[in-house]
Amino acid sequence: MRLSAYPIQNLKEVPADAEVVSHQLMLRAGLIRRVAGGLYTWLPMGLRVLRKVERVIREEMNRAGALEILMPAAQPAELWVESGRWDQFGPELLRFKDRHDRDMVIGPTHEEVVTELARRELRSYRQLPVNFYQIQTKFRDEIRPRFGVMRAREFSMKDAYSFHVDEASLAEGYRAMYDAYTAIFTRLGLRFRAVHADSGAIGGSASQEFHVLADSGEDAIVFSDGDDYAANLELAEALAPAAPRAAPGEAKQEVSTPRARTIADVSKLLGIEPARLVKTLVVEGTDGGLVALVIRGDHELNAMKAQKIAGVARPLRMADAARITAVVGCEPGSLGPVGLRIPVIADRSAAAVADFVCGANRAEAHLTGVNWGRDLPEPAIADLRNVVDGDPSPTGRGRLTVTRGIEVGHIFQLGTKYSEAMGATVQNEQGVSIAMPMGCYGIGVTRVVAAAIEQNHDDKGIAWPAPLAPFDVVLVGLNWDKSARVRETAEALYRELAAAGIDVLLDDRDARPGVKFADAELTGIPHRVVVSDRGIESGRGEYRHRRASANEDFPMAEAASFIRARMAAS
RNA sequence: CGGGGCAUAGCGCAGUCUGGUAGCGCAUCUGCUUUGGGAGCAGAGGGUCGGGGGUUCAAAUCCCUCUGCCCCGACCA
Repeated sequence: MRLSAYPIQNLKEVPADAEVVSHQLMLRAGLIRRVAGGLYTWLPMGLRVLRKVERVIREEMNRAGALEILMPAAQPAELWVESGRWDQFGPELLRFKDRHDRDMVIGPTHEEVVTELARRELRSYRQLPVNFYQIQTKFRDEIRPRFGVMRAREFSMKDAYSFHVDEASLAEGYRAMYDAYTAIFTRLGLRFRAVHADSGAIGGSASQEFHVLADSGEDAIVFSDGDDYAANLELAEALAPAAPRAAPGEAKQEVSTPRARTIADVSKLLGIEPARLVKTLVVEGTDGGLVALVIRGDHELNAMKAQKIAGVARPLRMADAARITAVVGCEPGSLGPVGLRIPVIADRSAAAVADFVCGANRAEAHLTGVNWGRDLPEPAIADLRNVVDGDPSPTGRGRLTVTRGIEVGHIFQLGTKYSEAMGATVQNEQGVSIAMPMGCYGIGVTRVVAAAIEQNHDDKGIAWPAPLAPFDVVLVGLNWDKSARVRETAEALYRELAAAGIDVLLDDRDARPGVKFADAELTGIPHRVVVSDRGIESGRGEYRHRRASANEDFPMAEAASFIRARMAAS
């Protein structure tokens, strides 16, 4: 491609409404343009990147034996009624009526359609296992689209669905997808981790998320330095405290704590570290009552874990202050487990503290020297908290680290939820009709592009991993309009590289060198070659990798082989 | 959907408090000069000041209302 014939301009200034770097750089480097909230047009430069991601995904999916199909974005509501999701899905599902007044949806995902395909086409276990995938546009009417393409309403996703005769085959298919995903993100040159995830309401036995590691990531992920334990924060557990609780050493005592409501206030006032404090969170229960959850002062409640506990309302709802005052008789800031008349569930580490400090259930007062079993009944014990850096791994080997990630892939063992609801059955070897266990496997294709930028940029712009770059090489001709030698040399090299199958961008604009260099860096093309009068006179070309800080020169006569060698080396 | 902020040229912003016929930088167009790190000079084009309503002799500016966008909280690739 020639830049002189390319109409999209790079932006010198950062658009005001873009918050995260990937969004800013995608706008500045002309990869995307916003059409409306959460809706984007992909410009030529951006689309090239998207296509490169897709190509790697296709190759690895095909290698894993998956079969590519293409399902419609618009889907009839009947399928969603059949699966039960017409009612389960919230406003995120975009619904509309066609001209015949039939209910329709724009697919946020394709379990229904693919299961409908499977029940028509698959009759015998001999046709199994099978994995259908597509790369297609999804629509989710997100409450708050943000971060550009990272959380858009319309986005491109690779979704795959596998069908099996039994759970063992499903586990095998799942494993194959795990391997395929690992190959895909490795080939794309991204630093990533697979972590165990909550399989949530969808059910099924296993689920893992693939995260691109980036400090700006929205998700917290946890891994161990002692083995390969890795999970997202929602699911991650720490090893339960093993040592028996210390014997009570102090007498229970009420102390005045005026104006101290938060853990930090109380800790500072009493000179006691937050780990010896206990905080009491009151949530709504399933029977319309309230439940008290007790965790250590230095820990945070994990909503996903809490709402799994019998008697706790799902989804988790914090009781409002008025309700707490009515039932307990004090403000939320003064709550403590002593003398509470609602069920008390303590986190494992909160239950392991002796001589702790807690609210007195009276305004401006706390209790010190409190001990489970002596001053109040032993609590029910559960895992209620988020793990923190340094917690022991649940496997007993190593310590946990919490880090940030961007979720770009998710693999699931779905089980028979959809195949049962929709009657997708086959006859097994015994001639018995069984609902097919299913797996589903997604990659956010457009999100991969944004995540790659989050992970690979500097103050000058994007620094694409080679497999994602829109072009492999940018040829920068200096003094283009004046120097016939530069034009001839650059054009010849351009044709030679293009003929060799290299994606090469020719900067043949009549622009000053600074402009061309700045644009090359912003766009993030890995290899840059400068053609100038100065170089031509000495028979040398000038080369620089996007991540390098110095130039390198090479004999112009061997330009093509030199560039190919540099490409192979990076 | 709750809380906060913003809306003025393609982009970034000033002007709004204190009403008086719309401005700066970048980008664009023309000419000349310049050409190894986002050039200089001279000139030019480009605006229903987000929409609607109101107050006023007069509204970007004051009032009401609607819409859109961004940020912070519950969903997900």
